Amino acid sequence: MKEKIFNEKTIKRLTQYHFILESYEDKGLEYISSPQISKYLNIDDSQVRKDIKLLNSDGLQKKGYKVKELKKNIETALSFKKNKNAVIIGAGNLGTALIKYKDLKNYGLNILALFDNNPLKVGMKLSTKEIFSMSHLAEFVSSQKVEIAILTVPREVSQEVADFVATSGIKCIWNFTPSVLYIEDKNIKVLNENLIGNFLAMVNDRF
Amino acid sequence: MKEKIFNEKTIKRLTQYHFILESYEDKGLEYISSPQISKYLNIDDSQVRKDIKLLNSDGLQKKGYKVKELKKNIETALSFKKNKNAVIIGAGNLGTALIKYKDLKNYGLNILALFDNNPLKVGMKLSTKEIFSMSHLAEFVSSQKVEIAILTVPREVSQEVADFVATSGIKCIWNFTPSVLYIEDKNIKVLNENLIGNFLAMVNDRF
DNA sequence: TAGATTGTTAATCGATTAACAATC
DNA sequence: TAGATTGTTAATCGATTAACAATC
Repeated sequence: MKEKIFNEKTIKRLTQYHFILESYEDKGLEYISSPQISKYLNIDDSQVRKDIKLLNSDGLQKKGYKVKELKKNIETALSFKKNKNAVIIGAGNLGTALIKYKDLKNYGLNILALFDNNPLKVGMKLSTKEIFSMSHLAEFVSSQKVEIAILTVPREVSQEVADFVATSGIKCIWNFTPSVLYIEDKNIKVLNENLIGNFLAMVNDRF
Repeated sequence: MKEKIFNEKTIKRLTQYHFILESYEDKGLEYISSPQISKYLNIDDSQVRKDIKLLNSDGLQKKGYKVKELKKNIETALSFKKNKNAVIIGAGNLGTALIKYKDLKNYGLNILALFDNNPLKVGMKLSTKEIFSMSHLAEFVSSQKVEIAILTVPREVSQEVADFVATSGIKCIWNFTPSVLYIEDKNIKVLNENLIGNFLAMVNDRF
């Protein structure tokens, strides 16, 4: 249970190496080199070798790294296989999309249910996952050992809903609304997914 | 048309300042200070002042910045109001969610249509937006002046689809699939939205 | 061998934070 | 005034890149 903790940037890069390795595996390639990986991500090849060394993976001179082995090492290091239980707060379009987004499951995100305050939605099922009333959240979190709340409510109510969610016993809040949440309790980790900022950064030098 | 170009990190922060300003406006507050903004984002308050100075916004001693004015200045600097035409490639769950995600429109993303190769989907409409066959992409891109392709296809085909999309005249590809795209044409900007990496970075020190 | 690659240290670069005078 | 804040420069920190010996 005492795994090595990597810094955030390293984790994000390792995840992308894993994506690349998956495509190499699909193509039936046995080896991959650090310059090859670095070209996908526009980073230096020495960065790639450093990151990989953190996993205690070894490469082979002239060949590079074994695709299957490196892929497995990343999976172990980032514990893809360890299930992390989550619920979605807000059964709108985005919540509905995420519940059906099977790729997340492969990386350890185990979404158990949705929560919504709309009485017309409560009791319905979305691809085997039930929609519950918000009033049952705390009970569900403790009985099902839920650690992550994925927030997909309208922007206007995101802070208010987050304040409520923060009292439920959750460990992390993954915020998909265009807002920056402020949570008093510093034991709760907040990830403000800034899709709009990423988008604006992409287009800023093009328009 | 010759706007100042900000670096990517600055743009992402300014976008989040805008989110915070929106909530201040909702609450009817007239002023906001740099330490207040910095607490939302766990950054230094001098960073906030520097970013704001880039916009040529001025603050007031003892009070901070005028909420409405600063908000407007960010909007102008990042050209939220300038429409950027886009299409979604892949009319699955995520594509469907994004087409209905109205917040994006407020920040200048103007999604015109969806494209999919499934004959059962082609011709259908999703909230006023038509689903076209992929074979019509290049024609649509040039006639409608589309500059952004949002990729929401299955991971297995993402590179192959991206290669095809790259020939259509598009300027940017916003990749939502768990893959890292490699596009030869360096005039095309690729944004690999790394949701899974962000998620793994959030939970890594908690599990 | 020649050439390509790893592993690793040193150098550089850029981003963030600290500090503080000026101001109201 | 005292206290809070801006604006800005200098210092620090950390991340990235350069360089190269060792290796196959």
